[in-house]
Amino acid sequence: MHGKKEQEDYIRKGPWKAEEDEVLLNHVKKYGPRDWSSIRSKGLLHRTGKSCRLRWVNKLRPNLKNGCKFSLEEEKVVIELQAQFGNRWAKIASYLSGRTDNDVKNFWSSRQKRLARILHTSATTPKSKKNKTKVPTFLDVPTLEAPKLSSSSEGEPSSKPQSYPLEYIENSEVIKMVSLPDLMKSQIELPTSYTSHVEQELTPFESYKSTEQCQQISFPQIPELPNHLAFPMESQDLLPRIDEPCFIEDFCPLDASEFEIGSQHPIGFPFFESPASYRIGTGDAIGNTKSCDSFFDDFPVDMFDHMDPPASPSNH
DNA sequence: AAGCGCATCAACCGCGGTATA
DNA sequence: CTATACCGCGGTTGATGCGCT
Repeated sequence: MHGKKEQEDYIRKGPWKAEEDEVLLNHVKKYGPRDWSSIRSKGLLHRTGKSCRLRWVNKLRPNLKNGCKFSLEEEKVVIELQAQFGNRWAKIASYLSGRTDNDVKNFWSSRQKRLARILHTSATTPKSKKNKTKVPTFLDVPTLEAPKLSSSSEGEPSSKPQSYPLEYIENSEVIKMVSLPDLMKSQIELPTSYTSHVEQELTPFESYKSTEQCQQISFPQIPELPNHLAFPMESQDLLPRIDEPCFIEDFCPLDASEFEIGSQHPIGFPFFESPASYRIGTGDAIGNTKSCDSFFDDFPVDMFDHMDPPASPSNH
């Protein structure tokens, strides 16, 4: 009796097993992604409702780009939206197909750490002989401390605005940094879907592109933000001349070989990653390279029954 | 080969908002 | 109206993998 009660009260934590995933998937299949706490009360799993929901949202939900690195486009979107919304990761994630708030949060956190480390390195070791990645020495950066991860309310960027141009020295040469909006206007041709419509309100990304999902990422219409809003210090820090090789090495988590100067995009960035570069990693499958198409094949067809039909801009 | 540091990811915790009894 | 349960979000942490020395 007592033992049974204890067993019922037992709450499992830590990594999820495949069997648990299966139970959770069955629940969602039957009842939809809700009633999380009933999973435990029914004795299906010794997990809290919270834990179940998190597992579903972050790993089991269909259309997730698990294991896919953030593309440069996605990175750009995150930077812009973070500047606008602050650390409202769920909101930011809603603008990115297949990304969860956790993904965005982790991505941003890594980015901030990387930045902090670079800034710290540049502050403490002015001239490193054996630097694999060239680190710019900032002259005009007001603060070298790591940007803080702070919450901020809507419309309030988490850091103060920074005036441009910034300057730093590289190879005894003073290099000016311009704001990304200016840079984008002057140098980068964005995909049509990114720039063709400007709306007052941002609309969350809701277009599930099924088979094309991992090959082509469509972006919400992002209005041009005023300079003082668009790129606060923590974002602006990441904006040295993006056509510099060191920028690519330092800030772009992409294989440098993918950059082909002179391709359809003036700066040569790969706006769309090749499908082969997507690594789907869930549980035992971590490390396997699969196309996203085959990823969807793993889901039972009726799994999508409980989901709202996607709003596709192409289907009117 | 071992040790170390760093990056990434998955999951937990705490808090606040909302729904319901 | 209030108490409680549930849900969702953001912050944090621990595990793991990888590259470098």
